[in-house]
Amino acid sequence: MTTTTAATRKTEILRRAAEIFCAKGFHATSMSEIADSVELTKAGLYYHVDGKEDLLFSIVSYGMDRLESWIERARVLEDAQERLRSVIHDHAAGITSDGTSITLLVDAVDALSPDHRRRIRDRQRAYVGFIQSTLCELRREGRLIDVDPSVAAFALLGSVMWIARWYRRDGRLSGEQIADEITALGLSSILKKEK
Amino acid sequence: MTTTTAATRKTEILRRAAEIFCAKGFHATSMSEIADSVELTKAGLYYHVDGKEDLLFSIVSYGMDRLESWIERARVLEDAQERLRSVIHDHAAGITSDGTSITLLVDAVDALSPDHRRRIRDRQRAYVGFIQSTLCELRREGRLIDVDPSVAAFALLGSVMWIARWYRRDGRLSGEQIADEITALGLSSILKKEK
DNA sequence: GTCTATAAACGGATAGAC
DNA sequence: GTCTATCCGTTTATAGAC
Repeated sequence: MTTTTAATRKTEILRRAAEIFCAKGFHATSMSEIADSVELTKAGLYYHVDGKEDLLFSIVSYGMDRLESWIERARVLEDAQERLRSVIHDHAAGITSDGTSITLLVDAVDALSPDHRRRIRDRQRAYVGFIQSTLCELRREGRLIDVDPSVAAFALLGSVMWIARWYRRDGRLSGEQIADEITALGLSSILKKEK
Repeated sequence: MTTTTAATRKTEILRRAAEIFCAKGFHATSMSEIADSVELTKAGLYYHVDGKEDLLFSIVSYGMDRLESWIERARVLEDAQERLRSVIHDHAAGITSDGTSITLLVDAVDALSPDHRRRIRDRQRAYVGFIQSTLCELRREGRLIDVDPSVAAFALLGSVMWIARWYRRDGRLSGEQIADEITALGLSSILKKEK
């Protein structure tokens, strides 16, 4: 029971910290603010976490876990186009349902220690690599327009990642609708026209 | 002659500050670092600038000047598709030739004072509005695929803005090549297929 | 215009009581 | 587990000499 309480306490801290880091930026956020948001003093917070950088590393590691879970879901699909559709859609929908850890994965990696930064960057490269190799497979099948697969992968990623910058939960379109539109636009951008 | 020297000095400070803000983040950069990079003491630097926030505001205002100059170049074109092509291409090429002020426009607006932030956000909204209204014009002409123009505008912007995150000056492709590819992908994503 | 020196506040982090 | 109190480095910014 004690462990359960401790586990949820830690999770709550990570969740709140992610929100504040995301809203104000990592360096602009103080440990006192995070402590306040979970109704602890600064010293009380330090009982639960090793430090500010440790807090960030936990958050972005969780963000990478999410990205990789979407790759795993896509990997089992036989058709390259469907793999791409799956991962883009899950990524887009994942940002609208909770964009904090994914956004920090982009905005705050520079604040990590060299060792932690390298470990995250390696996982990020593998993620981009999955999309690139899927595009290469589409090209071998003659379904890709005449475009550099590497640039196309970054263009797709940019349109998806950018969602975190403009999406509002109280907006006109639901997260699912936005994910569908972004996925359709992404596929439309790279595929040869059907006759 | 004195004024000329002062003007270029200020410009040099803004240029260096933009580079360091961009590389390390606004809050992670100290005024001492900026002073060092232009071979001044901290106190010497304060003779030229009013403060750190003032420095950032000057930089992002210049970034908006650049964005708006590309709108002005596009505005004179009669064909909506060509207007879109022009602004996307100029924006993409502008990031590869110097992405610092544009990147800070995205990453550091939150660090501005409320008044300065509002002024920048207003100009940003007008920029997005130009792209959205161009897409609406394409839709009226029946050339747009079935997609929400607002989402499409953000998807285009995301793929362009993201360039700053992966472009390397010593990379395989030139800035101009990347701008061409990103523009082609962007137009391909939103336009109805030709027969 | 540029310097040395310093003010004043804030940051992350820890000691030790309870 | 959580607190009060505190250490100590760093930060933005300024005063005043040259």
